[in-house]
Amino acid sequence: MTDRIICLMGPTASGKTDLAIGLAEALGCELVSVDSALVYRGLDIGSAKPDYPHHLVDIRDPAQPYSAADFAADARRLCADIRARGRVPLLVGGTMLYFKAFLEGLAQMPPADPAVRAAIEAEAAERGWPHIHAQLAAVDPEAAARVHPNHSQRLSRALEVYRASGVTLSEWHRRGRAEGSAVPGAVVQLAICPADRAVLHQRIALRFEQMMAAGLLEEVRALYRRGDLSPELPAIRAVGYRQLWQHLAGEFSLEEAVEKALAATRQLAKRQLTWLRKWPDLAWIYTDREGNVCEVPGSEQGQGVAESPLEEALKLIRTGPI
RNA sequence: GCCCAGAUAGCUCAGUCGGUAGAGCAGGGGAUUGAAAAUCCCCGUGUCGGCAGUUCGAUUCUGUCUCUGGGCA
Repeated sequence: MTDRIICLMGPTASGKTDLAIGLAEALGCELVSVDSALVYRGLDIGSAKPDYPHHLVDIRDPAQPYSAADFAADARRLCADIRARGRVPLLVGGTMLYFKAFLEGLAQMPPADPAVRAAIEAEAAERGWPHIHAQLAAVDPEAAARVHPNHSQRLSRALEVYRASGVTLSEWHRRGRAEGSAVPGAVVQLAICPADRAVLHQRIALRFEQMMAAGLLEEVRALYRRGDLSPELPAIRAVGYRQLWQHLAGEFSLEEAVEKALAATRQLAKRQLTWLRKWPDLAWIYTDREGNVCEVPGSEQGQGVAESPLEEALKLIRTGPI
């Protein structure tokens, strides 16, 4: 047990935070947030920031971007620290690229270069992303083949790496990961989600309503008024924040902003589920409308035993790495 | 009550000079190596409001009815 790491994954509004806190209490875990929005100070209500100690929460100002590589390094260091204290690290969140980067490691390569990135952005605005794709194809046909000509972000990164280092993205991948980037010890991976998509959508709507009642608009207004933040920043692009920011900028009514924020949240959950469906070695906990454990979707089996996700999770963890 | 404008995909609407129709959004699926709550790709059969008429053929033209806006009373 002591050499284990527990990973708890789930889409937004799936109930993973409550489960993680329950597990932390039951097993004496230290929680590590795996969430690209929770890292930012001042994003509290809209990010559903937990009222319970988590590592990697509030570690950045919204003006300072965080990255998957930052996360992988931070999480690795934290896991070692937590174990040194004789406790079990429990990583909980829904930022699936962060989980992947932590578990598999990232190839060694240069970090983001804002100047190069801005130059590429400007070229794309002038001539279109397919033109950037063509440039990439000239130096790194392998990477170009893997990225759609309209895929702004991945094209930008691929070309950025080459311009910044003189070595192509594909070559960096080939050279592989840094020493010691593999996760030490056994990893138990759990996922929690309502079995019925409609239930998840209801939970998203209810939670957003509560966020608005708790003063989300004022929270966004405070960020808006700072004057040094913009929708270009990852923090301000976060679901809910982006749409309310656009409302404050006069782009649309509050009612429209709320509707768009809800849709963006549902779309986020869908993308998270796309990751989770193909995720290897995952033990699923499906929940019903009441939040109790239920059967796998599509299963012909009878109704569940009204067991709590916590009981189910403890059972799965005792069974060992899957 | 009268006049006018509408009624087409879950929503907002375009369109068919008569040969059964397509955008945006929503929704679904997928991708994902330092922005990832990001970014990108793929997916469109719906009594074209009801009934009747004209026609080889009506969602399209005509009549009528219903409903929804707006105007006049």
